[in-house]
Amino acid sequence: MPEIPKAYEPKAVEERWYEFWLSNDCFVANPQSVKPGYSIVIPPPNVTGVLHMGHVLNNTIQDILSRKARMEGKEVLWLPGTDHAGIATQAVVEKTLRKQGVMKHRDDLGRETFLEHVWAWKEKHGGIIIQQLKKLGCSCDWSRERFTMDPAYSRCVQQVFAALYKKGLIYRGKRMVNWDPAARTALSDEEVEMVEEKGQLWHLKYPLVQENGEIEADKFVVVATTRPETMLGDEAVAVNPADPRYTSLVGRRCFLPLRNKTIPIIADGFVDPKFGTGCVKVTPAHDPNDYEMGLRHSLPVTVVIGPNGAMTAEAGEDFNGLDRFEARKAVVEKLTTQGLLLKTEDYVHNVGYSQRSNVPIEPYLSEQWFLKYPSLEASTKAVEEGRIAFHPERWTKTYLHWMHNIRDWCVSRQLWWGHQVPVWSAEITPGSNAFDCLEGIRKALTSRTDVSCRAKLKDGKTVEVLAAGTLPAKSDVSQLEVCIGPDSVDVARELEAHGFKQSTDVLDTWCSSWLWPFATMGWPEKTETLKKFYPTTDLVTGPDILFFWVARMIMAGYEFMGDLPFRNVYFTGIIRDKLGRKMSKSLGNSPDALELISKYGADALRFGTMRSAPLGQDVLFDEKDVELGRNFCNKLWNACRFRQLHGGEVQGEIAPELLSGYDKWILLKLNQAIREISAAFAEYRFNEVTQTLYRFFWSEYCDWYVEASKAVLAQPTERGNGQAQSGQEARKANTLAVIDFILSHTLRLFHPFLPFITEELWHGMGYHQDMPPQLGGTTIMFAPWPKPLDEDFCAHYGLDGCYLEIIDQKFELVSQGRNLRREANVPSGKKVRFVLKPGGVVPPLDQEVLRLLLNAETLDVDPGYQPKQGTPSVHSEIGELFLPLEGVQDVAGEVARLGKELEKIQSEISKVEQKLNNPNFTTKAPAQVLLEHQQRLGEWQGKRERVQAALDRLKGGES
RNA sequence: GCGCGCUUAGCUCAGCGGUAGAGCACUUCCUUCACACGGAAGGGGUCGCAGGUUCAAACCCUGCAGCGCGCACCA
Repeated sequence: MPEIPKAYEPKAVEERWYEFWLSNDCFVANPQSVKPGYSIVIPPPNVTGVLHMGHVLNNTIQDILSRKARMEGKEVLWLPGTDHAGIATQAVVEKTLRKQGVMKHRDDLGRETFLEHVWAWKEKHGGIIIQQLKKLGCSCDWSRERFTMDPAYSRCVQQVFAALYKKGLIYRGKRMVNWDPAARTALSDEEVEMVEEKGQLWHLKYPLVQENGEIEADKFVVVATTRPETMLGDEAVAVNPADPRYTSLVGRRCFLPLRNKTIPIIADGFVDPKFGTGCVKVTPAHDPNDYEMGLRHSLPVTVVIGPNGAMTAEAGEDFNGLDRFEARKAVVEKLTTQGLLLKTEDYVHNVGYSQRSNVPIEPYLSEQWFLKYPSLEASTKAVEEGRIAFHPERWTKTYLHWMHNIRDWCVSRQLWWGHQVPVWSAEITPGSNAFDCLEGIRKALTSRTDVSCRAKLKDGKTVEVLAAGTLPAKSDVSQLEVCIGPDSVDVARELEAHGFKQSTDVLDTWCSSWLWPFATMGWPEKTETLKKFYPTTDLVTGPDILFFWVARMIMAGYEFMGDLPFRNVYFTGIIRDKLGRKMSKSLGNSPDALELISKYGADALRFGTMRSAPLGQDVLFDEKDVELGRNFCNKLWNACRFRQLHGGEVQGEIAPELLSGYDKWILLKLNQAIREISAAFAEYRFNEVTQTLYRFFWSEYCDWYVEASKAVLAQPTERGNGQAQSGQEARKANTLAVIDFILSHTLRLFHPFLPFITEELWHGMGYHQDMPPQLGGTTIMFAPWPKPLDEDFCAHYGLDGCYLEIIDQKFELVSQGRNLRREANVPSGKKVRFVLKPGGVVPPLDQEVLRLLLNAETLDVDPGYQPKQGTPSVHSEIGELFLPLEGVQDVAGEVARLGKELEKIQSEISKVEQKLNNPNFTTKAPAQVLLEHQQRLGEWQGKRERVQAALDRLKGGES
C-alpha cells in the first residue's frame, strides 16, 4: 500500500473512477435480474442547457437514491435523457443565427433549412449537459439515454396524439389564447407569469351620439383602461344592467375617437358598477372577457394588434405598424390633444409575461389545438388517496387545487422545432378533389386503428367520419380533417396527393415530456424494461413544474399505461443566492457548477449542497457550503491516512475480549448513527443524513475515538517482556480491527453522497478484498448497505448501552480538564502534570488515554492526594482532577471560578426541583420522564456536593 | 381576494411536546508524529408578537405583524 498524499486531490480520482464504473457497466440496468427493481427517470434537462445549481441539487438527490438502492441489493434503472425544449431551443438558435447574420427572421430560411440549423446546433451542443452530469458523478444508465425527438420517441408522441384525437379529447378551435409576440406563438396558461407592475389607469371620454346621429357637444361616457391602444379596436361600451346611472344610455351609441365610428352602449352583467366609472370599453379582439362579451352581444371582432405585437392596418393609418407600446403613447397623446383624456391615475396591476421571452403576452384570437385532459379522476384520486406520495406532503394541496380547476390545454405552438401536429386537412371547394379521398379514408378507417377523420360542415357542426354509416354530402362539407398515427404515414401521402396539407403547428414541449416515464422504456411495446421498471419508484423534481410535468405525467401514465408513473415525488427547493434571489443569468449570481467541481471536487459540491438543502425548503447557496464539503472530504481522507500509517493488512475479526470501553462506545455510536440515518432516509431528509454522518464521523469518531485510540496505537513496543509485548500487539491489532470496521461502514454510508472519494478509499484501504466480487469486491457501489447492528452482534461483543454513559463521563472529565488549563492560562503546547484522585475504578489503560487526551506530561492517580491550597480542580463522578501549578496559587481566582460554577449548578437544580415539587407534574407526567428528572436532579446534586466540598476546602485554608 | 411557506446565536439554517443545536464568523491558545481544508477551550439566544391547550410549549391551537411564493378575468 503506497503512502497516500496529505491532502485529497479530487481531479484525477474522479476521472479514473468514473471511467472504471462505465467500463464495468456498473450503471447498466438489467431487466432480467432477479433483484427487486428500483427506478427513476431523470427530469430531462433542456438539450441545449448547461449544468446549474438546480441540476446539481436535483441530480445529486437522484444519484444518492440510485446508489443507495444498488447497495441495498436492488436492480437500479436511472434513465437519463434530454428534452428538445421547443421554445427555449428555437429561441437560442434564432438568436444565434441572427447574430451570425444568417437570417433576420426564420421565415427567411424556411422551415426545412431552419430545422437543419437547429439539428446542427443540437448535435454540437446537445451533449454538453450529459457530460456535465457525468462530471457530477451521476450513475445513469447511459446506454439508455433518450431524447424527446428520437424517432422512436416521436412515434410515441404521434401515437398518443392520434389516440386522444380519436377519443375526441383533442379538438381544434378559434379561441382567445395567450400569445407571445416575441416568439410569435401561442402559449399555455401555465407558461404565463403574472407580474405586478406599476402602470396607469387612463380615463377616456367617448362622446355620446344623439338619436339623430349627431355628436353631443359635451356629453361623454368615461371608460377607464390600462391599455389605451386597444381602444382602436373597441366595439362597444358596456355598463351593468342594474346600474341606475346608465340605464338610459343602454341602447344608445357613442363615438369612438380616432377611429371615426360609433359603437353601441350595451348592458352586461360582467361589468362591476363599483369599479371605476362603471363603464367598460369592450375590445373583443384583445381581451378575453371582452371577447366573451362580444360573443354574447354579437359584436364584430376588430384585430388592431398583429401577431408580432405591432398595430395592424385596422388600427388606422396613424398607428399602422407601430409597436403596441409606441401605439399606447401615440393614442394617449392624440386623445390628450383632442381633450378626450379626462385623467390619468397611477395604478398597480398584474401583467402576464411570457415565461420564455419575458415580454408581456397578448390575448390573441387564433385557431389552436386543445386537449381535454384524460384520466383526470384516476390522477386526482391517486394523489388524494396517497398511492402517489408527495414529499413534502403539502404540495398535494396545490396539486389537487389545480386538478379541480383544470382547463383545456392549448397544445399547439406556432414554432418549427418540435413534433408537428399529425393532422392533415383540406378545404372542400367545388374545384378541389380533396373530397374524393373520403371513400379511401373510410377504407383506411376499417383497417387502421390510428386514423380518424372529422368533417366540418358548412353549418358549423363537426361530425366524425366513421368506417360505417352515412357520409355527409360534399355540398355540406366545408373542411375535412384527418388525424394520422405513426403506422399510417402512407395514408398521409395519399391525402397529400389530393391537396391535403399537414398542420404547420408543432406540439407543446410538454406533450412529449409527459410520456417520459414509459416512452423512454419502449412503449407501446410491452418491453422487459417496462415490466421490470414501470411504475418507477421515485421522481425528483422542482415544484415549479408540478403542473407542467408532474401532473401531466400522472394523467398520461393512467391513460396509456393504466397505472401510475411513480410512487413518490420528491420536490426539491429552489436554489437561490445568499441574498435569497433566484439564480439567473442576468443577475450573474449563478455559480458555474463545473468551476466549483474543478475547484473543490464533485464530492465536495454534492456534500455541501445536500448538507444545506432541507426537505422542501429553498436553498440559499453559498460557496462556503462547498468549502465545507471539501474540508470534510479532506478529513475523511486523512482519517484513512491515519489508519494507513499504522500499516499492515486489513484486520479481520474483532476479538470481543480485547474490546475497550472506547471501542464499545464508538461501535454503539456507529449503531446509533445508522439508525438515525435509516430513519432520515425513509423521510427523504437528506440534509439530516449528511448532518448525522458528519457529526458521527468528525465529532465522535475523529475527535474522540481516534484520539483515544492513540493511547494504544502510539505506544512504543515494550522490549524484553514477551508476554506483555504480545498482549500489546494483540490490543493494537484489535483496535485496528475496530477502526477498519468503523471505516468500512462509514465509507459505505457516505458512498451515495461522496461516490468518488469513498471508492478511492475503499480500494486504497483494501476493504474490497474482504468482499465477494459482486458485493463490494469490485466496487463499493455494490457493497452491502450498513444495517443497524443486530442483537446477536451486540451480545457477542458486549455492546451494552452503559458504555455510552461511562465513556461520555470520561470525555466530560477531559473537557473539563482542558478547560482548567485554559482558565489557568496554561498554553496548549505546554506539558503539565494532572493528578486524578479517583472516585471509582480507573483501569490502567484509561489512565494513559486520559493523559493523552489532556495533553499532560503525566497523569498521576493518587487516592490520597492532598492538593496545595488553591489548586484548580474539577469534580466528576470518576473522581477529582487537579492541575497542580508551580508557584503561588491564585486562591481567590479559584474561589471565584468555583463560585461561578456552583451558581450555574444551583440554578439547574432549582429548575428541576421546581418541577419535581409540583404535584401536578409528579402525578401527571409519564414515569419515564419523572425518572429522568429525578436522575438529573441527583447528578446535579452530586456535582454541587463535589464543587461545594472543594470550595469549602479552599475557604478553610484561607482562614 | 384565496392558499402555502418562513420568522431560533452576528450570518445561513437544523430541531417540531420533556436539560436550546450545527456550520460559518468571533475571542484565546496550539504548527503535539492523520488532517491548519487542522486541534483545544470559550463568548454569544427572554426560539417574531399576543393569547390559549398541557404537569410541561421553540415545538400543538387561535389571532396579529413582517417577509417570500403560488393561484385568481376586475377594466
